[in-house]
Amino acid sequence: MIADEIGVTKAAVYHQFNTKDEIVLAAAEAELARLAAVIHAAETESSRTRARDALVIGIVDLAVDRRRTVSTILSDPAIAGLFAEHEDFRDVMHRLRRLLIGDDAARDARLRTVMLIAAISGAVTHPFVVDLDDEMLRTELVRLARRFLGLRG
Amino acid sequence: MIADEIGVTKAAVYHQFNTKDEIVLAAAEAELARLAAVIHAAETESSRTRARDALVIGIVDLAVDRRRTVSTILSDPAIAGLFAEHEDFRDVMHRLRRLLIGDDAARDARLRTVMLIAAISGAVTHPFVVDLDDEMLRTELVRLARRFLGLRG
Amino acid sequence: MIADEIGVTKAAVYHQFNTKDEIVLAAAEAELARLAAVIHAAETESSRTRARDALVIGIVDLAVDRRRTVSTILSDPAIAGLFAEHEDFRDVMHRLRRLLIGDDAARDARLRTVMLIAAISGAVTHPFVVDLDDEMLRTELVRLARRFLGLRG
Amino acid sequence: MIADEIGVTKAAVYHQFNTKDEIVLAAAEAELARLAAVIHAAETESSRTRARDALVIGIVDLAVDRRRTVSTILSDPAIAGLFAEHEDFRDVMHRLRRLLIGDDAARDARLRTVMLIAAISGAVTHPFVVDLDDEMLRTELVRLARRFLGLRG
DNA sequence: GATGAATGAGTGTTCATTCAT
DNA sequence: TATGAATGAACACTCATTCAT
Repeated sequence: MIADEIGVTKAAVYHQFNTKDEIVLAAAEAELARLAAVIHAAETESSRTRARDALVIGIVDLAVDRRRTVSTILSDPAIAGLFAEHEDFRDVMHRLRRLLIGDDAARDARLRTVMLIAAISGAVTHPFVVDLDDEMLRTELVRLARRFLGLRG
Repeated sequence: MIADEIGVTKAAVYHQFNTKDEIVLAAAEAELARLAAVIHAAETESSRTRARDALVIGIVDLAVDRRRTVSTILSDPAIAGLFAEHEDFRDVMHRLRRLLIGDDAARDARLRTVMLIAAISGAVTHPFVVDLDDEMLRTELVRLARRFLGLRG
Repeated sequence: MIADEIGVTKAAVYHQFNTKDEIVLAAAEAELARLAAVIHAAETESSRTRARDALVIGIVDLAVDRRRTVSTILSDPAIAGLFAEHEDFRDVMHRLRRLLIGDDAARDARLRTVMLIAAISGAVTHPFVVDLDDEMLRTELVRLARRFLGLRG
Repeated sequence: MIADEIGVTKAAVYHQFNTKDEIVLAAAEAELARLAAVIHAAETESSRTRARDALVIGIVDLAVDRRRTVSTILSDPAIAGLFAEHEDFRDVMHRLRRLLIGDDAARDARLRTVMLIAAISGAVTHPFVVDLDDEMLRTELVRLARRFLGLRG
């Protein structure tokens, strides 16, 4: 499918990538880089509050803009497996968590981060919402993410 | 895979089900029935508040107890397609939404329901939380779901 | 397919017949009996000419009336194989040949008989003629069969 | 079966053809091309009589030479279905009919063409004639086809 | 006389991968 | 850089047959 879509032969694709997993990882890493950029921008904000705000908005923008790709990546258990042992990914997730929950490593911290990601990714792809336009999705998601994290809207 | 797992031949499986879709639907319908039971219990509560409470607790219990199955069903786009045209499923979703958001059909109603489902299902399966024990997951999820819906904890 | 069509289980069919070939033979033998009846009627005619006439008309009637069944039987090479070692079938074919070509066992005798059968069976089933009504088919086939055999029309 | 016969894997065959129908069509089209060549040769004859003669001889030669293939193609209803919507095939059949029956489009024209094809194809494959040698088959078939079409032998 | 459950051997098809050129 | 040809392993599904009940 991939080779056909590009219009080359399978063998040509295998000349550039050694396995299918490498292709998938390359695609996933591109999205990961986008997320890393969002996190970096948030990290350079002056205050904690501003950082969280930038993060929430950035993540929601990313999720909505790259709707299809993001949901494909997040919903595929195989990719989750590939990422689990992935250095960069773990680093990004660590920084994400630090920004969201700070130093008070409450026992529900990881859970809340995971839920937020899951909620956003689910919310941009569920069949129920495919007819919602991007702008509305964006607004609602930011509002809900804030409430979810206990931030002021 | 299915036949091998059970330890019978493929043909034996095809004696019981006519298509693979039928197998998938049968498994999914069993979980749907569990959800329907939770909803029914909530619907017979005396007050609105109690109903929501029962619903949130029931759904979280269901998601945690049947972790793997539920997440498989919810993350597979093919199953979403099968369910989309499924009478019982639509009925269950309708009742679920009614309980959660009541009659004030605010424009973000569908979105919030979807997000809650997505958040819970994501939260019980993400690789990040596989090492959390069931009891902790249960407690945190109920707390978070309540906050998410604007309920008192 | 056979069991489904009748509305019983496969095992029930296997209670009546030992193999699928037996079912096929039973069906084919029923048609063979019809042909034998036609031949018998022709054999009891008073003259050679009348006999041939009755035979041609009888065979054409049979082919047209039982169009689908006859063509299924004649076009399936597996059935030809089954029949090849079949006593009754060989007997019927022998009598058929005697009536058609008499005692002057010219070297093209068998061939001509075979061609006639092939021509008639082909003519009642070919996609080209499926829109021709039975009556027209009957008339034309008798005319052509007569010419084919060098009989007066 | 096809792959086994050739001695390669199924996947190797699917590398050359996309569907089984394509394989069947490729084989059938090769024979169709042979028939088209025979028809073309007949069409370029100087007189009507010579054309018919060339056609009858050519078709009989083709049928006898390619006995097994031709009969497989003609006896398989699935192939008939594939061919029914096939441009080249319809063209060939149209030209064949024109040569055989000319402009006096008598109402039995189609039927007679069909019968001739059916008769020849039946005659070269029927179990009754498998022991006849090619040369005898050829001679008899030409004689019979001529009589069938009302031509001088 | 019938059923339900099962099996072995196939069929048409796809997919990730390899390799010689 | 790319291609064509091939493969092993899977998958969804069918069919003729068997057997205990």
